Amino acid sequence: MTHETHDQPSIAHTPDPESSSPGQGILSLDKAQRMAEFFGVLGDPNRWRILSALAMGEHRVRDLAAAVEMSESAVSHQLRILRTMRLVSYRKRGRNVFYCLKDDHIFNLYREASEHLDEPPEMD
Amino acid sequence: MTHETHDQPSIAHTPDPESSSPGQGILSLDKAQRMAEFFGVLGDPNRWRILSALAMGEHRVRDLAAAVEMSESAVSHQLRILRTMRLVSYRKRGRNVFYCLKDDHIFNLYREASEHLDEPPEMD
DNA sequence: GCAACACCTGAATACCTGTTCATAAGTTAT
DNA sequence: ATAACTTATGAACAGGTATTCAGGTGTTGC
Repeated sequence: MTHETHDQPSIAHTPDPESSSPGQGILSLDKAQRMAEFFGVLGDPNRWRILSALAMGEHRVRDLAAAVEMSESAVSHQLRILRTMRLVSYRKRGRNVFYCLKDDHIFNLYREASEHLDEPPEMD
Repeated sequence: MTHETHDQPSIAHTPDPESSSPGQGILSLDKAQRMAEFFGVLGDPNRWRILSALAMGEHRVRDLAAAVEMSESAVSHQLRILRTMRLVSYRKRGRNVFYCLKDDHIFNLYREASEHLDEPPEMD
């Protein structure tokens, strides 16, 4: 085992009591599943375009669709997914529905990913 | 206190010169695509289990496979994807190949997602 | 050399995902 | 009430993805 005696508060730790794994520090199937579901939602370019539009302020579904150049139906489907993951919230006003980003987590995730992607190729 | 009409280097801004969009601040198709590709890699539970194993220190492919209870072939395929996204690096030692996490971005992403997922249901 | 070992790769298959299309539900205006 | 409008939803289809299986490369040890 070549791991230092340092207590890093991260993945290697399993605070979940429900872990059914060997208990080595590997993510439980359940936690891994939830992680994957969450990041999977961010694994679609159109959802990022929708989120980036909402980052500018709240939008109606219709305007959103126009902005990202998608059908309203497709946008509505995607918004449902984003709602499920609590990435967006909405308020109804008459026959319109205004969506907006729910919290700042998405900003941090964007920034972190962006930094990673902007790193030099570091030729192999 | 989040953001107003300030120049925040975030989603709403498009520093990419190649943007073919209306220029409203929506992510360019290219940037959105790269974001999606990156997060898509994190959209698989088994890859998270591999990453969490590597968070404990470097592992051979074989041991990794045993740890996450996958076939060596499947793990090798996944490692290739993780390598492509520069999430892991490796060193060859004889007939063994030791993999480890490349940088700390994955830790921050994990933490951010975990915080988000741990937020209260906030009943609608 | 030859066999065992560790890892990688390509093709095939089963599964999941996102869009479109048609339709329904709810709201506003005439 | 009827028509126009905005959004939501379900089924179906196309495209993408992860695994398995079979085979390949390179290394260690007899």
